[in-house]
Amino acid sequence: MFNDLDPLLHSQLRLAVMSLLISVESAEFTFLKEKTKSTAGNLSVQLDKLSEAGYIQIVKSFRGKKPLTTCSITKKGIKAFEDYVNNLKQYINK
Amino acid sequence: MFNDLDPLLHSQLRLAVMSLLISVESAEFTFLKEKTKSTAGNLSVQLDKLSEAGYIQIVKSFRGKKPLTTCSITKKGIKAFEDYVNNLKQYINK
DNA sequence: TATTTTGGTTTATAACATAAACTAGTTTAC
DNA sequence: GTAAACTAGTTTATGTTATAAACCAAAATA
Repeated sequence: MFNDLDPLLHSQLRLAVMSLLISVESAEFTFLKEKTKSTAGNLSVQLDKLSEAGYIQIVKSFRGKKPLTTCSITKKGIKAFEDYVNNLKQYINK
Repeated sequence: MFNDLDPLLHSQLRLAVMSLLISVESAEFTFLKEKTKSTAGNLSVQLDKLSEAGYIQIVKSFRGKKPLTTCSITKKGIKAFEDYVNNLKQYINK
């Protein structure tokens, strides 16, 4: 009846990040921060978790002299997101 | 872009309970426990939270000599659930 | 009458989300 | 050129949450 919801995705901020990443090739930290209206600290922590789960890839580089953090969703992440959405439907489609 | 998700509903067990209650007139504690496969303790706590938020009504009575806890969703609960579902769609409909 | 079961509640703990504080360097204003 | 403010984050601390474990009272069962 109710499949478990991946706890890694069942978090407002991480879900918003995945939602953004699924429709773009990659996104910068500041872009994600703006779109999700999160604090940098919170975003940093949640990106790490998604990265450690293998759901996203994080590449650190420099743009000019400033640090640049770029994120992209992985195949595993896409699969996890799709599964999450499918499972969620059991809960919200009365 | 991303509306906040009601934290009271953004919980697997509470969401499952609301999902069940929205399509029935009322449901017993044991029914909810079975359907959600939760432990009694966890369910008890989460029902209290939904009740305190005014999302459900809890009526305690006896069936024969045994205690009976019956739950039903309130208008406020229906509204909250519908809002939650609508907001959630922003996250999952890329 | 001892044990198990029912129908829960209360309490303790571990995980989580978040904000606040901090770091390291860059740009701007004086 | 140096102080102040800004950028782009990370780390740490704290409060909240979810969950399991322990508990309770009564009833049913062996």
